[in-house]
Order: sequence, then C-alpha cells, then structure tokens
Amino acid sequence: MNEQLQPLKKPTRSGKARTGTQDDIVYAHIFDAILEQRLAPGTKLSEEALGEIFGVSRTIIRRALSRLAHEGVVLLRPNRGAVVASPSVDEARQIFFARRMVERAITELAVQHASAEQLSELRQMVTDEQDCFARGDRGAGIRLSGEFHLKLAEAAKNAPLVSFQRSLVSQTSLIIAQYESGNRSHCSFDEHNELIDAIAARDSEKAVRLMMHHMDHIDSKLNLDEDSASDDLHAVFSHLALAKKKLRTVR
Amino acid sequence: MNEQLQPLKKPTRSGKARTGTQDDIVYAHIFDAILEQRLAPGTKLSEEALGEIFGVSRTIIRRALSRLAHEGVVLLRPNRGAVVASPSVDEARQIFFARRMVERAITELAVQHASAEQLSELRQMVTDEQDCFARGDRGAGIRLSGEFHLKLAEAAKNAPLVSFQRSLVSQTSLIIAQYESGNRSHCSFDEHNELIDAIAARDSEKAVRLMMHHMDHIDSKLNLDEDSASDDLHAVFSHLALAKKKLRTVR
DNA sequence: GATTATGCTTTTGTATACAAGAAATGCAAC
DNA sequence: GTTGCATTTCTTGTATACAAAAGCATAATC
Repeated sequence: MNEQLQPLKKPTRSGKARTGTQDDIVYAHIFDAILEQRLAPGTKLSEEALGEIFGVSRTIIRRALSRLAHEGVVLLRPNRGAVVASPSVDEARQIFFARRMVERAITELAVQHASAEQLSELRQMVTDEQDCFARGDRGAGIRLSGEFHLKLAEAAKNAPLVSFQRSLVSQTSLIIAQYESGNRSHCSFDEHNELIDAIAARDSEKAVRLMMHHMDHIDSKLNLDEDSASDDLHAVFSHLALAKKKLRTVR
Repeated sequence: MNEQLQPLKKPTRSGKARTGTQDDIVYAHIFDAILEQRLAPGTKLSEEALGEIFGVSRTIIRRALSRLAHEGVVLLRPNRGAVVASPSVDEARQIFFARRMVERAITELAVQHASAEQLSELRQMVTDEQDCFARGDRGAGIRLSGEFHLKLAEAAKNAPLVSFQRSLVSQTSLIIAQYESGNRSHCSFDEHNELIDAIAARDSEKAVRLMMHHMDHIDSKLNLDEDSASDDLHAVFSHLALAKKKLRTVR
C-alpha cells in the first residue's frame, strides 16, 4: 500500500546508528525528526502508520517508541498510543534546570579530557551547523546544534552523563519548538566556537562561564513566563495546521 | 512445567508499581532483586526462563529487560541475550561522579521544596531501614537505603533528575555488590537521619555537606583502587558459586 | 435540541509461530 | 590429547494473529 519498502537507510552522519539493527534505525529516524522539529509536539505516532512508513512490523516500532518514551520525548499513554511529548512550562523549567547542571559538569570534564581529535570534530560540527543556517536549512541546523552538545558530552567521557544529556537535548528541542518566541536566529554558533576555544585552552572557569551564558541565551529566547494560560492554549493548537495524513496532531 | 502461574502480585510497598500493567510488575520484581542484591552482576537473564517464572510471554519480559537495559542495570547483547550488568572500575567511577553531582542538586532542591509530609515519609523509611538491618534482613535494608535516595529525589520535584537518579542508584547497588570490601555495616542510617534534620531545618549548606560526606562513606567502602588487575578477575569469577538452575551466571 | 446508550471501527496489548543466529556437542584428523 | 570442523540444539529476532480496550457515530430517549 505504501511506496516505501526499500531496505531502510541509516539517517544522517551522526555515527550513532552504526550497528544498524532495524529498531536502531527507526529510533534514529524519529529522534532526528524530533531534533529537526519536523515532528511537532503532540503529534500522534500510530504504530501501524510508522510500520508502513519504515516497512517493518509493529514489534520494531514499538521498541523504538518505548526507547523514545524512556528518554522523555514520546509519551506512551496506556491503550491510547504514543504522541510526541509536549512539555508543560513546569516540565520545561525542570528540564532546563537539569540541563544547566549537566552542561556545567560536562564542560568541566571536557576541559580535562577532550582529545585534540574530539576538539577538531567539534569545530567541524560548528562549521556544518553554520553552513546549514547559511543555506537556509533550519531543521538540520537545529539538529546539528543539538548534536554539538551531545558530542561535547562524549568528550567528557562519562557514559551516564552522555545518556542523560541525550534525553535532555532532545527534550529541549521540543521545548524550543513549543515555546520559541519569534524566529530569532537560533543557537548561536559563535558561542559554540568560543566555547571550544576555552576548552582547547583548558580554561575551565571561562568555559563554564561561556556555557552558562549560552544556556541563558537559549532560554531567554523562550516564553516560559508565568502568563502560561494563553501560552498553553497556543502551544496546544499551534501545530494543527501542520497535520500530515496519518500522523495527525492531537492532544 | 513451572509451579508459578498465579496472577502475579506487585512487589514491595514501594508504591511504584501502582498501575500494575504486567511489564511494570516484571520490571519492578527484577529491579528489586537487583537492589536487594539477590541477582548478582553477570547473571544471565534468559527470556524463556523469566517468562516461565512470571507466567507471562517473552513479549512482556522483553519489554522489562529493555527498560532495565536503558537504565544501565542490564546489558543487552545482540543475539546473545541479557545479563545483569557488571560495571568495570572505570564505569563505577563515572557513575559515582554523576551521582555526586545529582545528589548535590537533589539535596539543594529538596531543602527548597520538600513538604512536611515527604519529610515524615523519609523519616519512616529510615526507621524501616534500621529495622531491617536490626532483624538481619540485609537485602531489604540495602533496598530501602537505595529507595531513600530515590524518595529524596522525588522531594526535589524535578522529574528528569528522578529518573536519572533511579538509574544511578540501581547501578550503585551493582557496584556495591561487586566491589564491597568486607561486610562492614552498610549505608549508615544515622547519616540519613542527620540529613533529614538538615533538610527540615532548611539548612542547605549543612545538608549538602552531609550528603557529600555520605557519598564519601559509600565509596570508601569499595575497592576501586588502581590494583584493578586482580580485582577485575575476582569480580568476573566471584559469583560463579551462586549459579541457579536456569539463570546461571556467566560472562 | 441536547444527552445518554449502544453497536461498530480502529488501535493497542499480548501471545505465539517461525526464522535466523549463536553456542554446544560430537566427530574426525593430526 | 588436542585442535578444527560440521551438525545439532538452544536462544533470540521478527512478524503476525487474535483479544481487549478506546474512540466514534448513530440512534433513541428525555
């Protein structure tokens, strides 16, 4: 019934999906779609529809969804299926708090442990990110910006922090999709570059200061202020226009 | 073939498994077994054996295992099944680092947000813990000690931190099982009590200081020192004696 | 006209059958 | 006695069938 029954390709150059088992691939595709904000908060994720799209059975989809649910980007409502999470203002605050804490720790660790190779990979990512925004590919730009923070976490060489950061970054992406005010230029790559400089110079205090500044910038671009009544309604209905055939947006 | 085909009861009074869907129950049972150190690191978790034990199909077991895997307490080796994780010395260090960071944040938040009710629940838990050790139920004591730290996380009112803490606490339990030197009296409940006092007094600095002290105590009881060569071998083979019929310990 | 009942449709929950991959065993050769 | 290979057995990976629950629409009643 669907035209997409090819072998399934791994998405993006974010080397993560290397093992290539089917559910990793599905997971990575949905994850990327969320990071690129092609999947709006509240979008219903029907198992059958996704199965058709990716050409696999519901078993695989189900595994991918439960993994995403565990990371907090998908909400699994018993007997009612999965939707892309739409964090409340309060949840957003909690996530940002946790993220500040983690980013501080990651920055300090990265100053200690980042290898020259990792630093150059990080620089490459910033360049790519810049390119994306220059050529107008906002989605990929946002994703790379998130992946930058993940790569930095890897440079910190602490596995539990990496996995926590993964969850926080993707949830941040949802928050931005839901609460960004206007379309001001996004995660400023300049800040990313300065940050790498400070880390390369092994200047822990400066690096941390820059990172905290960076966090301030990100959440200054959001409307998380207390006038949440109208905000909430807006957030709930704002994506109704983007509804796509089977994956329609609800709440 | 097996004698256990009853409806399945929820485990422990840790109210978590309230929803009671089957995979939650299986998850909670295995989680508790790990927290109580009845499941040694390296133990193979065969899907079929567990299915028989709990009287459910492999589908349910599989979900529970993948959830545990995501929390890092179970290792899912492709085509080779699941085993209880056995953290290396380096992994243990990473987990402890993350845990210090999280416990500090949780303590500060709990000082701000813990309700009187939560504080009294915490006190109750310490009493229970004390009882367990008094009556020689070491397993339940260790579990309650872990659950104390989880409850504290809940008092901090930050969902992402709670879920991260859950993963860190259970992994800590595995580390203790693997690396504890001698059987000195465990997580000292006195420290837990002092901590509650400081939180109740809204004395953030003192609470954090006590918590950091508590962390020092926990890892001073472990052999994570660099003489890891013999340690590693010992860790790998130490549990071969505990092998149980189908759930046998391997690596 | 609004509201509640009731059957129908769609979607999720669980078990199971079958396929594919790994480990174990036995056999042969050195 | 040990090493290498082939076959067998067991375990996991995936799809699918069926059951159960939720949503939806129609109809009946107040």
